[in-house]
Amino acid sequence: MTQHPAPDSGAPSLDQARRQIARYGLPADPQAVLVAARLMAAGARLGQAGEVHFGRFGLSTGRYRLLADLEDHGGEKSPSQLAASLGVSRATVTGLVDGLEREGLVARRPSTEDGRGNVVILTARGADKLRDLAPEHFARMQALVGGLSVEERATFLDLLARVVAGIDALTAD
Amino acid sequence: MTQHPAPDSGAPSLDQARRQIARYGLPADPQAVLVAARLMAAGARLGQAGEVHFGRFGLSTGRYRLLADLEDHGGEKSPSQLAASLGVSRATVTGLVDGLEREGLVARRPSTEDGRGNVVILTARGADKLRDLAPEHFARMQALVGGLSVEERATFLDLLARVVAGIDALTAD
DNA sequence: AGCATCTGATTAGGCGCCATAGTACTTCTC
DNA sequence: GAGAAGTACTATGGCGCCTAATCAGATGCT
Repeated sequence: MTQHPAPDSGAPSLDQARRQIARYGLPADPQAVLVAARLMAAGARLGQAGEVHFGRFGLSTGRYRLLADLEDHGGEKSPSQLAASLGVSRATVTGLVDGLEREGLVARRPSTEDGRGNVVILTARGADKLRDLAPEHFARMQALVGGLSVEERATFLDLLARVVAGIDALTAD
Repeated sequence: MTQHPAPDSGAPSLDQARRQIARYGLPADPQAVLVAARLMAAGARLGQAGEVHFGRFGLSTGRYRLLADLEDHGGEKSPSQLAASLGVSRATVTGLVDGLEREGLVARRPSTEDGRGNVVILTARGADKLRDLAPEHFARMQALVGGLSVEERATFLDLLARVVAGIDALTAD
């Protein structure tokens, strides 16, 4: 087995935030910085956990998202459309489709409308895969937020959306 | 006409969640699943944004975290300790230190206490780097959660912590 | 028709995160 | 002193994502 990281490794403390801010005499609010840092740490942990979760089914986060998006659109979509709805580049979609095609979960067919285009279709095996993993997948997804009540989840959803809107602040300019 | 032309790529909708659950007649709560899915999408976006943010200073998320952790411990720490407090493997720390050492932000010294061990130290250049990026870094971190009031941030912090506790549910077993 | 251009998809290469497995070496313990 | 355990590094590999360059079909303009 691998060594399991210490209990709460990676999660910064309020004191750490305070110290860092104080060190340079900055006008930042420690609480705000703490929330932001915790959020980023949580995001990282979540990303890794997601990879583990999907790895259980022989998939990855990106591959699952592509598969699910395909299923949600009648099992047929062009790479460009996939790139747009997944929010990644077309090159990334090519890579994801390559992997999924290798495992027979998806197939490429020439587009009937556009000679240079493709259509990615969900194969029977791909649909089976989604059906098989669905019970466990959704149960675990639900368990992830199981520590919150319905009202709390609604609140969380709202706050999260507003934070997501603030992501631009990290990237802007 | 339909309401969502889907400009917000990557963020799943409640309808999608409902459809996916209904498709297999599962007992999952769409709202819970939606919150979980949004959370994971947010985590992914945050991770990328963080990489962009730190890239601005010629760093990456992992490298910054290592540097900051070092600074917070008097500028000296062993790779094993770093691995533990960052929550990554020792091999990963080796890689991060390699990169930072190449840029002169950090240096390796043989441990005086343990002949087989190293100590990673923060160089003057490394300390300068941290000081230089601090104002912008903290300002942006604060801006990230700027859309929330102080009370909301406190609430968010609490809810986030409880969700983080639920991450194990994704990985467990 | 002929040529420029736009668009779809892919390739090549890069960087990021991380993990495992194996090796070398030191230290500690019996 | 011999073996166990710990430290660190190397090598390899996976995944995610990106940009830039390329090829091929579609379209538009004259």
